[in-house]
Amino acid sequence: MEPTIRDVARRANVSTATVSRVLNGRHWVAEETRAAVLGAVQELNYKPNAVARSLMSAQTKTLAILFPKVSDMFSGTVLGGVEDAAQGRGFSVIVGRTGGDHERTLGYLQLLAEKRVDGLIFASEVLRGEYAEFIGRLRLPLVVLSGESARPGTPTIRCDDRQAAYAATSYLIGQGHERIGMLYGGPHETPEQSSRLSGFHEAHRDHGLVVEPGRVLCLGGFAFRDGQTGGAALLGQAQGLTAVFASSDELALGVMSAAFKRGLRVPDDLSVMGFDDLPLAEMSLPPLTTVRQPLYGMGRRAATMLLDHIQGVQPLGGHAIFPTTIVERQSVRRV
Amino acid sequence: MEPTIRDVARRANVSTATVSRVLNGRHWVAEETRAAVLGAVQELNYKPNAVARSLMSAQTKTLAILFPKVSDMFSGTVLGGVEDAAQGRGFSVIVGRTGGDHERTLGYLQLLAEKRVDGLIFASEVLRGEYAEFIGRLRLPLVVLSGESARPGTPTIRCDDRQAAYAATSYLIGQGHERIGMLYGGPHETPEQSSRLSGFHEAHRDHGLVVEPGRVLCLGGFAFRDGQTGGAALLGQAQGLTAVFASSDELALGVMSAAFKRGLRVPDDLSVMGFDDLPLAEMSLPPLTTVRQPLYGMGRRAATMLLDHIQGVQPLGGHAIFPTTIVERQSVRRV
DNA sequence: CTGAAAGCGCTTACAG
DNA sequence: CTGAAAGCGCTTACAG
Repeated sequence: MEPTIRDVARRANVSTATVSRVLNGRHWVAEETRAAVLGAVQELNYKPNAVARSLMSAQTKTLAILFPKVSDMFSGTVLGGVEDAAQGRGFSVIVGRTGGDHERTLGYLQLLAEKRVDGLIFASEVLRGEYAEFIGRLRLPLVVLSGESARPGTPTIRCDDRQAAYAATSYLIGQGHERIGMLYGGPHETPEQSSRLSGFHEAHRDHGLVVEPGRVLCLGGFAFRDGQTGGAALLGQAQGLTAVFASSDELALGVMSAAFKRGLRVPDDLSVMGFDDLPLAEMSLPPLTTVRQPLYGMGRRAATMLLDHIQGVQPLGGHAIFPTTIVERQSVRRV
Repeated sequence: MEPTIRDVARRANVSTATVSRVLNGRHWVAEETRAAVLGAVQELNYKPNAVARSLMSAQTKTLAILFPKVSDMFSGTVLGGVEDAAQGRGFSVIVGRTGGDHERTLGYLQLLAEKRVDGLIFASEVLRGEYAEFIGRLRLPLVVLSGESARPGTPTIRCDDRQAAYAATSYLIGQGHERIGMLYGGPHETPEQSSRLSGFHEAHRDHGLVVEPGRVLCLGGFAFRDGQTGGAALLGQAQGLTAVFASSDELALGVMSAAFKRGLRVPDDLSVMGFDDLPLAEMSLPPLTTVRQPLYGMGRRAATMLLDHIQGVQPLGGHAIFPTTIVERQSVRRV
């Protein structure tokens, strides 16, 4: 059996209370007894049981993060930031996949509630009213990352999608493009996505350009395949496009693939711009010009907000809007 | 305060033992009392505290997985499989990043030990003797995934790297290539990587071909950047190469990028073949011909082995060697 | 079929 | 500075 605190106490000839005190370090203990305890810990190879500790402290030192999908680079990058922040403070992180599915999400929420995690990050999905209510009743600290909450006031981390799309579109216009297509979408047409659409339209308006019908396509998802089929459709239906702005990098790569199949070269015949700046943006040929969202930093920030709140450093609240930047690579040319 | 089992018991006019019994379901309880308890649970919105339960059962229903890096697609894909298997059985998964760092790995191991996770997957890294010993003393069920253990007998999941590289090389030879370069490596030159190198050499030998010196380059990592610099070096130093076999997809994309910079077209001037078949393999232009490792399935299997063992279905043991397949896309041409 | 009691491995007032 | 005791929220023999 694993040694317990009682074994250590017996071995060091002290009470369990004393062992506990030296292990937690925030209490005076005579140097001599301290050494004896530490010695016993060493000899027995004792590892305090965090489960028992959690039961007392009502803290599990665990954060959870829920994604619609865990295996894409978007999730991976965000997770990297969350994990780093958490580990730095001795917390571990549970990651779950909702699949965008109602049942599954609710099931996970119930599981996390029972496990008494200390905080939750709900990522890149719309936090439905039902979820918000469930979490609210639990008084579980929550941050929504790159998504929107049905309940106003939920702390949220995101970038300014409207303005980012505005900047991207203006950039394309600045490069001389006047006939620009756009691909956006997602399973539920998130507010995030419609903000990007607004930015696209506003940029046109402010530059005195009109968006011909048929140049904008709303897709069922943000993945590569969606970009391929959507790109093919867009290139087929809209005449004379010189550029396409896709609202995710995967979508943009799909467009590049569709263009390639039509015998169009990027950027010579068609410019393509993405959104996110995932690692794959620089791996593509040509390297993708895109709007950078600091996803690692956003993940890190979400975790830090939660941790600051849990550890009483700072109450949870407020929205953090991260700045985006345009990363010029080689998929857009000046016309 | 969160309601406890005592609150439920009081409300239903029964003992906590009875509440526990109806909640766990494996004990006869009169239908009437059962209903009363369930009603109280409902009214109080009671959620059993899994921490307390774990203290009793000595089971946390948690699996952990450690990667050198959490944000790449390799990890993401494996994680997808692990997460699905775990969730299906009511387990949650903690993911951690070791960064390939000794201190950090040991720190994580200590944390997981204290948290009393039920099983551990150690992924794509060499399990050093020191780690193996630490884990062994804990009697923590362990599976090494796509890596090798210093301690023989550790359950391991991987593919047959030697034979996969052999097949890939033979495929290239079969397409008429005779001057083939190879890029492999990683921070610690894992056995996995050297098996791939062996397969490369054996295929040449069996086809009566010799590998000229300078055609094989060992790199510091498997990432895109390594492929770019390594690819540039290889293309510079080895004359007349018609194909390059890279031991990861990212490496292969790096080679394509390096080739592009030298004005070489893939596959017209140079064929490139990768390893892994990550989602980005099909996103590249041209789509990458590669060796497919069923990473999702491997992750799923690793978790299932652990779960079967934990739940007493089947003792842990044995190695699982997954089959690889060659996925023909468009980065290799017949010469 | 159900309850009283002990116990899982810790921590924390309360005394001394 | 240190110990005895109670308690965190459950589960599980043991009786009845």
